[in-house]
Amino acid sequence: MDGDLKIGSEELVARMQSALGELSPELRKAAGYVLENPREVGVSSVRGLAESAGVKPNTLVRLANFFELSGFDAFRDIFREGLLREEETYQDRARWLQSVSRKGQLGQLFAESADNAMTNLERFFTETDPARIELATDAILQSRRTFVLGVGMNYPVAHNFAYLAGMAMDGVTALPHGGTLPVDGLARADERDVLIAMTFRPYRREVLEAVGTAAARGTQILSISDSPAAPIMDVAEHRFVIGTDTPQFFHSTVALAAFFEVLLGFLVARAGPRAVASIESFHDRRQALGIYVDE
Amino acid sequence: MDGDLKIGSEELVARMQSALGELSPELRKAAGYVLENPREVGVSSVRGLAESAGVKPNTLVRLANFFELSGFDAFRDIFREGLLREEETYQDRARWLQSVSRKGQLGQLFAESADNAMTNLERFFTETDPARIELATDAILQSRRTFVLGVGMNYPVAHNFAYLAGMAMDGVTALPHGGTLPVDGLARADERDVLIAMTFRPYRREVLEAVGTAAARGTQILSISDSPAAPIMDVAEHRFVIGTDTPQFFHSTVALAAFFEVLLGFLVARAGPRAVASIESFHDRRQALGIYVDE
DNA sequence: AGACAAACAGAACGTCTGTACCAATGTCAA
DNA sequence: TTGACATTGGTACAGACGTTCTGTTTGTCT
Repeated sequence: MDGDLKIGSEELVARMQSALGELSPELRKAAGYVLENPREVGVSSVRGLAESAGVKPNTLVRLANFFELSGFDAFRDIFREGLLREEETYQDRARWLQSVSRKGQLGQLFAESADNAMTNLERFFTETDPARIELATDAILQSRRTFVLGVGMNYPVAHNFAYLAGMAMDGVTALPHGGTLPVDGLARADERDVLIAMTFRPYRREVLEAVGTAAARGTQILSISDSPAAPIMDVAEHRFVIGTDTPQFFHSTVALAAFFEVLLGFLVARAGPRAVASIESFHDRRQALGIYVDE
Repeated sequence: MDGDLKIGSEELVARMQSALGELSPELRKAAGYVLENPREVGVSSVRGLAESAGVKPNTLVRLANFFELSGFDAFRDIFREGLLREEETYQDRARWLQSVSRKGQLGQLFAESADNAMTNLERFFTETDPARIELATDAILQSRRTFVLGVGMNYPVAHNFAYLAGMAMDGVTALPHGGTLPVDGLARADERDVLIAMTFRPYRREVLEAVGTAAARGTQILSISDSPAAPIMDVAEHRFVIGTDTPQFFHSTVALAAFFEVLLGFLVARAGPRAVASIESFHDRRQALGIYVDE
C-alpha cells in the first residue's frame, strides 16, 4: 500500500547480501535462509517460511521492514513477481516447444528452429573453455597479419569480424577478397601470420585447399567447424567446434556469431587501452558526423 | 489431507489439456487460463486467480475437484512444487555462469557474453508469436520486390538474407547497394513493395530516413529494432523486437541472425514446391561443380 | 409446456494469515 | 547494580482465505 514495490527480486537479494553484516542474529538467520531459498518465499506464508527458516513469524515481518517495505506481503510480492518474470526466459523448454509446435506446420518449424538455435548456443558456451579462446586471442594479437576465411554463408561473418576487429587492431583481413580465390589472398602468408578458417558440412573445397597451403607455409591455423573430425581440423593449432544444426536448408550461424563476438571481446580486452581508445575515437567521430539520431 | 498429491504439474497440465473438451463452459474457461498461465496459479489466492481468469472463486474449487483433488489448495500445491523444482535448472545456469566468471577477467567477459546471448535468444523465441512472422512472410511473398536494409554490423546480415532468400524467390535485394545511400535503392519503391529495415540503439539516421520516405510512398515496412519505441517502429506494419544486449562495444547479432533464419524458413515453407526445387537444383549444380569435398 | 438435472453465483462459515502490541530477555555503560 | 536500549518471543485480533451450502439460472428431454 505504501510507495514500496517497483524493485526487482535481484535488487532486493543484492541489498540483503550486502546488509547481512549489520543485521541482528535472528534477522541474519532469516535473511540467510531467504538468500539460499529465494523461490520458497514466493510460495510460502509467514508461518510456513518462518518454520523452514527456524525463525519466528515476527522476525520475517521485521526483516521486510528493515528493507523499508510495508510488510511481509510486499516482501513476498517481490519474489512472486520474480517467479512470474522467469516464465519468459527460463520456462520449461520442452513444454514450451510442444505448445508452440502445435500451432500448425510453421509453428513446428519455429519450435525446431528455436530448439536447435538454443542448443547450439548452449553447447558452444558450456563446452568451450574460455582459456582456449584466450590462447587463440594471444596468437592473433602477436601475429603480423590475421586472415579470416569464410565462403558462402560464412563470408559475411568473416567480413564482419574483420571489420570490427579492424577498429581495435591492424592487419585483420577477410578472405576471399573481391572475387579471387581464398588462396590468392594468402600468397605471402607465413609463420608470422594467423589464418582463421571456417567451413561446415558439406565442406568447401576452396577452404580446405587454402588451409592446406597456408599450413604448409607454417601459418598458424585457427579452425572452426561442426565436428572435431572435419578435414580442416587436423592441421590447426586452435580448434573450435560450433554447432550449426537447423531444420533449414542452410546451416545456422547463430552460435558462430556468438563465437566471433566473444573472440572480438577477448581481443579488445587483451589489446589494452590503445584498442579501447581507438574504438572510442571511432564512435566519437561518427557521433560528430551526425550518423546517429538522438532519440 | 486426502491421498492426492504426488502428481507433477506436467502431468496435471497434460490431463487438463486432454480433458478440456469434456469440461463445462466456466470450467473450461478456468482451465484454459490455468494452462496459459500455469505459474500464476502457484503465487495466487483463489480470489485473485479467479479474477484474473474472469471466473468465480468456487469455479476453481470445482476445477480442482474435477481432477480428483481435495481442493484448491491441493491444486495449487502441485504448481508450487513445480515452481520450486524449476530452481534446479534455473540455478544451474546461474551457478555455471558464476563458476566461469571466476576464471579471471576474461572468464567474466565470457560469462556475461554467454548470459546475454542466451537471454537475447530465448527472449526472441519466447516473446515472438510465430503467427506474426507468418503474416510478414505472406506480405513478402505477395510483394513485387523486397528490400532488406541494414547498415554497419547489420549490413552483412541483410546481405546474407537477400542472398539466401534469392535461392527461393525473386526480387529480394539488400540495401544499401554499392556505396550509395539506402534511399537511392528505394527510388522506385511503392505500395507493391516491402522494406525490411533494421537499426539498433544508437539509431542510424540513414535508416530512419529511408524508412520515412518509403513509408510515405506506401511501401510496406517491416521494422526490426531493440525497442518497441524505436523511431522506425511507428510507421511499420510488421514489428519485431530483437534483443542485442552484450557487454561488448558493439551490439550482438546472435538473436538477429536467429530471426532471419526463421523468416527464411517460413518463406521457403510458404513459397511452395517451386522454391524447394529451385534450392535443390542450386545445390545439385554446386555438387556437380565439385565445390564440396566428399568427406 | 412442464420437469428435471446440470451449471453457476452469492452469501456465510470456520480457519489461517499477517501484523500490532507487550512482555521477556540479553547487552552495555555508568 | 542499575537503568536504558535493542532484540526476541508470545499473544490477540482483524481481515482474507478456502470452502460449503443454498438459491438461481440455463439447457434438455418428454
